[in-house]
Amino acid sequence: MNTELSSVFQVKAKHSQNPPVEDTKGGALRADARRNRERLLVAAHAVFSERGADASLNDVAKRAEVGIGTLYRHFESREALLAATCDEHLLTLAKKSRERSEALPALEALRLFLTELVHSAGLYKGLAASLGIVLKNHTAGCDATTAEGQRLLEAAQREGEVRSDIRLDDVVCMAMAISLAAAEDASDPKRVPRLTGMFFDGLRSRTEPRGARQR
Amino acid sequence: MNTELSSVFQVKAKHSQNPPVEDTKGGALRADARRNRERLLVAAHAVFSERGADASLNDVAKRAEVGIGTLYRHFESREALLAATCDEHLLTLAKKSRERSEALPALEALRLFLTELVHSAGLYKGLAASLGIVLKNHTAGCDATTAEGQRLLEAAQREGEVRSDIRLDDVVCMAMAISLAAAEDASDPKRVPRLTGMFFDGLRSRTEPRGARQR
DNA sequence: ATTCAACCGGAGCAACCCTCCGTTTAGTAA
DNA sequence: TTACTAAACGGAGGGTTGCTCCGGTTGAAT
Repeated sequence: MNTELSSVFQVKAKHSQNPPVEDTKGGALRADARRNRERLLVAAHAVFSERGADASLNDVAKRAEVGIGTLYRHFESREALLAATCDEHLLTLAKKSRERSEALPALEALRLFLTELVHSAGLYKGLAASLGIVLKNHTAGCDATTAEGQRLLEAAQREGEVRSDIRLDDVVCMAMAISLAAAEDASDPKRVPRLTGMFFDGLRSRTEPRGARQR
Repeated sequence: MNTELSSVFQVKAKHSQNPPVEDTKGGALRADARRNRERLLVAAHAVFSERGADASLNDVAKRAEVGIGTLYRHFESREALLAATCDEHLLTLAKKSRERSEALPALEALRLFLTELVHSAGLYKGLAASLGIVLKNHTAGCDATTAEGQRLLEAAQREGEVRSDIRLDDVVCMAMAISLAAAEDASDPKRVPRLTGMFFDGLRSRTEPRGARQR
């Protein structure tokens, strides 16, 4: 029936059986389980790449040569699968950001972070729409990028470069919007940088930053 | 199969039969057709209100006590139905905006327009995700709000208050993002005004507006 | 070798979308 | 009134997808 929920954002509360599977955590998986999990990730990446983030999960299972039940046992929702599939990507995103941020002004580091987040949202067609939920899965990559984003945001705020009332969610929301817009109309290649710049300016404090020097 | 398309934004290219039905245009409809169309609109509003914008269209037809075929004959897609359902709302939105804009600075008028657009995107749960497509349906209301938005945007740009490279689509995209974010996490009631303010600041020129007086 | 918890697989049910086409009806002309 | 036809109706049905359930299989520990 499903009389409520429907927004792109909502997390569906389903699944009740199935022993936890440990998944993300240590190597407590049986050999066959681990093998299947890996096949699923590879297949998911392939299918999502060519059909978009809302491709049929049956297709993913088929491509992995695994039963659909196995898929759902390992990943309790499409978003969880997406998160796992993007995990590596997000992990390196966070790492790279952390590295370069040492030699960069806080504001610039944050801008680059946003830019890459936008880019990541376009990894699979249609991924942008669920980026918010995906990032909330506590995967290594998701947690890392979330933490990194939070760190950069706070740094920029501490320096007075960014409004103090902004939350990380707001930044993610911006990334989603930009990526969504880009997907809507790919005919204008300058749209992404334009929107990125525009939204980013919205973040900035309207008062002088701590270090003076404002346009 | 459907090997491509999937983004929330994409318009599905379907339907080929069915005489045009005139729908939007003058009273060329047969009496029973007009009656059914009206019932469908009422039913759609009810169903969308309680189940969200992605409720089952079968339910809509059922509630209207009409065959599903009749629904599709009158509205060739979910978005078309949504557009028709919101038509009145959008029409008065445009009209009110036009009226009050005469006594307001261009920038302020645009800000109010954006605020109301955000609000409209929340009319039905999940509507925000398709607001972009919906507005592209050439309904009286959609055309009116689009025109009004364009008018306000250009006015603000002419006065040098808003970046000249912004397009109306960008503004709509902002509205979607904000409304989406609001739906994601309703626990923070100040989020909408915060995001609106933030995004709106992004629109603004960084150079002095024509009439001097900045900030 | 035995045992059993963990794991697998896919049949199957429930929804949904959208089309197709036989039937009904509104409106009109005779 | 009647007869006629284009317009409109309705819903069965084919095609997808999501997700669950449970009988069977297997890894690995003893």
